[in-house]
Amino acid sequence: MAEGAIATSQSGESLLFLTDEQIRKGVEAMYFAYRGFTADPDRILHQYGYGRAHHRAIHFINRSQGMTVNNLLSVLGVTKQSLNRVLRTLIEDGLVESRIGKRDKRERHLFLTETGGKLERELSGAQRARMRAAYRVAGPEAVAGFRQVLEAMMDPELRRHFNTLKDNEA
Amino acid sequence: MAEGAIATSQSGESLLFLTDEQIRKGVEAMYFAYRGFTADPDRILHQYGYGRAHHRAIHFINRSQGMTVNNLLSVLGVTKQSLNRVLRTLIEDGLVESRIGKRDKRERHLFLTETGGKLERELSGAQRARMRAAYRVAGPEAVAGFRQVLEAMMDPELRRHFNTLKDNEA
DNA sequence: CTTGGAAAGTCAACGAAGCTGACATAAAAT
DNA sequence: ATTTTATGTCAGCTTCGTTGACTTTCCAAG
Repeated sequence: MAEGAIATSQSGESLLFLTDEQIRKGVEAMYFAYRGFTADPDRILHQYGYGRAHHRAIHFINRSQGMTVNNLLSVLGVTKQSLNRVLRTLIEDGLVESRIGKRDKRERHLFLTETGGKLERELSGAQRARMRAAYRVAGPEAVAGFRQVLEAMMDPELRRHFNTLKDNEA
Repeated sequence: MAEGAIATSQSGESLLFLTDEQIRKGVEAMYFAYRGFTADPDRILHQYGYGRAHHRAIHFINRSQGMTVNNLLSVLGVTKQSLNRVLRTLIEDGLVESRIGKRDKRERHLFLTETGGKLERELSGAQRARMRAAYRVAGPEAVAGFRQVLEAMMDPELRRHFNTLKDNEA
């Protein structure tokens, strides 16, 4: 259990960052930071009567316009019943458009409408503002480290999704 | 909105890490990493019929044995009714002990029992294992950056709580 | 000593967002 | 023609958050 207790490698190099105490602080930092991370969008969403689930759907639909329901399902890792409830309200409210596939007519391709795009920009604007502020404070090298640790922490399947999104970069 | 678009400072230094695209990837990394972060404890908790809320209570009670309910409430940022439901089951199941305060008998001081401590070690063991693995892969400098960005991302009040916990170090 | 207010607990009701299971439909694939 | 896939929907359940109302206990100030 207390694997990092000795915290010294064979080469004598200090491994203080692998101490149980250090790791525990990392865990707590992750917990508190995530609450900050979601705080701003949550406030905005609440004004519109939406929740975090709507944000996630909006985010990924915006990220990959035209993605199918199944696609979104596997990125989000929820059941179709759960996603459907969210998606239905977004479609009813005119934020998301669901177009029947041309090649495969069973598929529905999801797009943000003008209104949907507006909300997306409002949400991601707030979230990015906080992230940008944190990045600025911490500096480029810290950001690189931040990203490295986060990637290493993901489940392999989620990392796959993450990297697929990365490939979408222009 | 697209504040980082130009991504060049007055000094000509590249600020690529502040690009909207970079920030967005940070947001997504945070989202996917947090899912990994909670995955292992969630599996264990489910076996015992508990949820994430129980984990949080157990974690912070362990971290500061003897803390009051009000204290825990303000760290967790939930309502007492919500916490009470969780706490009641933990007390009923013999994982947590609630002792009436000596100085102020209105206060309840919370402690993990032997059984509670066992579950705490099982949960944090799993969570720390993942965190440790990620730390090892990323290396000490990345870890330092990781922590810097996370701290900068917290709400001031949460950062206060985080730092208070830090002060508890031996 | 009495009274006001803080700390804690309880009951009820509700909402968001997960889940499972069962079933329907259309279209693609075999 | 049959099976599989993609999607949607209904019903019901669970966790965990919320608000509001109320009680009990107890400290502390008047």
